[in-house]
Amino acid sequence: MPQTRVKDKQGKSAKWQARRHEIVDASAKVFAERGYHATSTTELCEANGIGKGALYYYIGSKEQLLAAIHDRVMDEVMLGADRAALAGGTPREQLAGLGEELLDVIFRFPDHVWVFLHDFPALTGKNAEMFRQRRRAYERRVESVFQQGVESGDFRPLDTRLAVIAWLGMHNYTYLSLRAGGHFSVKEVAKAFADIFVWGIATRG
Amino acid sequence: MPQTRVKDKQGKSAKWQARRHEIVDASAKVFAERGYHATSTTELCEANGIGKGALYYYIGSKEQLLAAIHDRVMDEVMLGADRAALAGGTPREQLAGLGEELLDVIFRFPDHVWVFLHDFPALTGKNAEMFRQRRRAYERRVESVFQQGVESGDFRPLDTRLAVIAWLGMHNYTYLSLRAGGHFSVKEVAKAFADIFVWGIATRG
DNA sequence: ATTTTACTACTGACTGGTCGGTCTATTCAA
DNA sequence: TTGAATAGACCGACCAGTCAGTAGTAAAAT
Repeated sequence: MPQTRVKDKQGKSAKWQARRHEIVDASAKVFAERGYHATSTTELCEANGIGKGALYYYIGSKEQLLAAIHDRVMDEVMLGADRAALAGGTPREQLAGLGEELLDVIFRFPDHVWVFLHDFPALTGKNAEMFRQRRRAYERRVESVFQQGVESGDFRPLDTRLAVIAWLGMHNYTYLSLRAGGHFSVKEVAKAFADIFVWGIATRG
Repeated sequence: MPQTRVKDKQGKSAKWQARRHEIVDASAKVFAERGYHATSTTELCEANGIGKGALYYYIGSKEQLLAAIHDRVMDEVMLGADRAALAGGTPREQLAGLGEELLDVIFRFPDHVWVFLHDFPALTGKNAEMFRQRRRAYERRVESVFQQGVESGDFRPLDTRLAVIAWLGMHNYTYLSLRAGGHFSVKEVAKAFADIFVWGIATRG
C-alpha cells in the first residue's frame, strides 16, 4: 500500500481534487454568464485552457459539474448558518446573523449562486433529490428561528412559512441586483434588510 | 383594396393573432417545465399539435417566442401598476396595492412569470434592450412610492434603492414556492407581505 | 353558376451545424 | 516502466430553422 501518492476514498489524489476545484470555479463563471444549457463543453474547455479529455477526466459529466457548483453553494450556506447559530443571541439577533451570513455567501460566490438559483432545474435524479433535501434543510433552520421568536414573544404571531418565503426572497434575490465591490457592502445590505424585516419601514407612532 | 379580410399593421388577421396567442401561452408552459434552452422546437410542435412550418408561421423564431412571453408578463405587470396608481391612497396603501397586483400576476401567469424570471438572459439585441427598459421603468415606479413615503414622513428615512430590491425580491421570489390553488390566496400573501414590510415582525413595545 | 385566381394555413422531409461524451494515442513525472 | 494527465479526432443524436409543396377557401372573373 503506497504512502507517497495519497488518495481519498474516491481514489483521487489531493492534487486532482485541487485541479477539479479550480475547474469547477472557472466553469461556474462561464455558466453564470451564458447559462448552463447554452454553454457547450467546448467553451468550458477553452475557459479552462484544456482539451475534452482533461475536462472529462475531472468533471465526469456536465451535470456532475453542475451538481458540484450546487454543492459548493450549499456547503457555504450551511457553514454560515452554523456560524450564526453558534453566535447565539435573541431571535432578532439570530435572524440578523443568518441574513448577513447568507448575503455574505451571495457576495463571495456570485457566479456559483447565479448558477444555483438559475439552473437547478437541470439537475436530474439523485442530484436533484440531494439538492432539494439540502435546500429544504436550510429553510427549516430559518423557519425554526421564526418559530422560536413567535414562541418567545419577540415576534408577533405570524405564518412562519410565509415569513420564510418573504425572508428568503428578499435576500436571495439580491444576486440579480447587487455585486461585491458595488455601491453597497454586505454589512450595509444586511443591516438595511434586517431593519426592514424586523421593524418595518413605517415611522413609529 | 379588400375590406373583408381585416389585417393589422403587421399584415396579420385577428384570427392569426388569436392563434399565435394560444401558441405563446402553451409554449410558456413547456418552457416553464423544461427550460428555454432545454426545450426543442420539435417539443413545442408536439405541445401545440402542429408541424414545424405552422410553428414558425406564427412565432418567427424561438427567441421571438421568448420575447412574446416576456411582453405578456410586462404588459400585465404594468397594467397592475396602473390600477394601483389609479386607486390612490397613502404611500402605505399604494405599496400594499402594488404588492397585491404584482402577486396577482404571478398567481395568474405562473408559467409566463417563471420563464420571465429564469430565461431573460437568453434574450439578445433589441429584445434584451426592450426587456431591460421595461423592467427598469417598473422599478422606477415602485421606487417613487418609497420616495413619496419618505418625503411625506409615512416611511422612515431609508435607502430607497435597497428598499426596492428588498420589496421586489420578497414578492417576485414567490414564483418558486407559491402556486395558485395552493395553501395561500393572493390576498393572504399580499396582506402578510405588506404587514411585514410596513410594520416589521417585531412585537410593539 | 361556375371557373379561375389568390392567399391563408399548414406539412414534414431536409440542411448545415452543434451537442455531450468517448476513445486512442501520447506525453511526462516518479 | 508504470500510471496520471492530456489532446483532439471522432461518434451518433439532436438542434433551429428552411423549403417545396398542398389542401381549403374566399374573392374575382367569366
